[in-house]
Amino acid sequence: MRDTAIELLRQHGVQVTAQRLAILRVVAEHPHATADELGDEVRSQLGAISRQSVYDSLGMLVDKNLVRRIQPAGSPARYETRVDDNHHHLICRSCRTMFDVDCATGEVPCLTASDDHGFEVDEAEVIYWGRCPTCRTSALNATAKPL
Amino acid sequence: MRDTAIELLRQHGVQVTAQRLAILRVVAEHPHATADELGDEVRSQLGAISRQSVYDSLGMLVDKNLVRRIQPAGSPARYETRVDDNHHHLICRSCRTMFDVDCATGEVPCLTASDDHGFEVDEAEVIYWGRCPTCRTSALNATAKPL
DNA sequence: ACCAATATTTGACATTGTCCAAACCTGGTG
DNA sequence: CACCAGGTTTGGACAATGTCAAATATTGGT
Repeated sequence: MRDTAIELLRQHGVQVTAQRLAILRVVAEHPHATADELGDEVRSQLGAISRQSVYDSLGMLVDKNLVRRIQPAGSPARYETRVDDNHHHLICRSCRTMFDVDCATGEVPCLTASDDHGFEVDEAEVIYWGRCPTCRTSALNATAKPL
Repeated sequence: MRDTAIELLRQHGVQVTAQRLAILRVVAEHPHATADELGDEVRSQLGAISRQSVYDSLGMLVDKNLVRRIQPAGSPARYETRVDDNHHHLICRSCRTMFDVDCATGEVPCLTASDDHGFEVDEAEVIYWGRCPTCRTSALNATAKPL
């Protein structure tokens, strides 16, 4: 796994550094984590990494299509290693928990706009918004307000 | 139009203020504008409005479902008055221009997740990402870099 | 071991949005 | 019409997320 990560970076023509390997690893270990969470996790493993390096590494990985960035409304950007499989996301409006949802049609893009205005469309991003089981029940019990 | 806006606010049980009317008006006049752009526009019409009032008014209007908030990745939130018609958006990766796209199926939500994880899903948000005609041609001519 | 290119760090800064308390309006009542 | 309670607006500070730029350090090839 370590070796393949090194290979992966070499194949994409970028230098191999401890920071990049660590970021790649923690993104795989913690799907849907934010940049700050990933930085904290790397820090607990490596000892230190600058915030800028977290952003630089993630940016490079996203550019090379080794990592996918998701930016749901009202959340900082989140990252995952599931790439090129065209899956979607299901997010709770209350607690922002995020689940992967496989694409029903399986093609990329899995939907076509009814009128593409001359665009060259490369992705149809789908986010299902709702309320997770936990928040549904706690809302009923405690009359909690939506977020 | 002015009167109906006043009616609209009254019907929703909120006070009618110059700021709210102005925000409602400029959102209708400038679909897909950001909070700051809307604030500037109101300022040029009313003379002044605080940033906080722009956010408060927009927040209230979104809560009352009189205005819809869209938060695409890499952009500040944008607002529009087309509400409850379940349309989607087509956004250019280069210039962030946004177009409305009618929903192909017409139902709300217009898609169902393949596995809803027990969620109560109320919306399927769809964003088509691509490159608009202008950016496509200028990219060819000028070897412009993507954003 | 050395060197040029690339990465990382550090600190400042930009943008978007929120919190709070004081001043101000709105709309209902006497 | 004047008054008042409660909702609104304002101004200033602050928080979170992300970016820029210059100095330093590391990588990988020779």
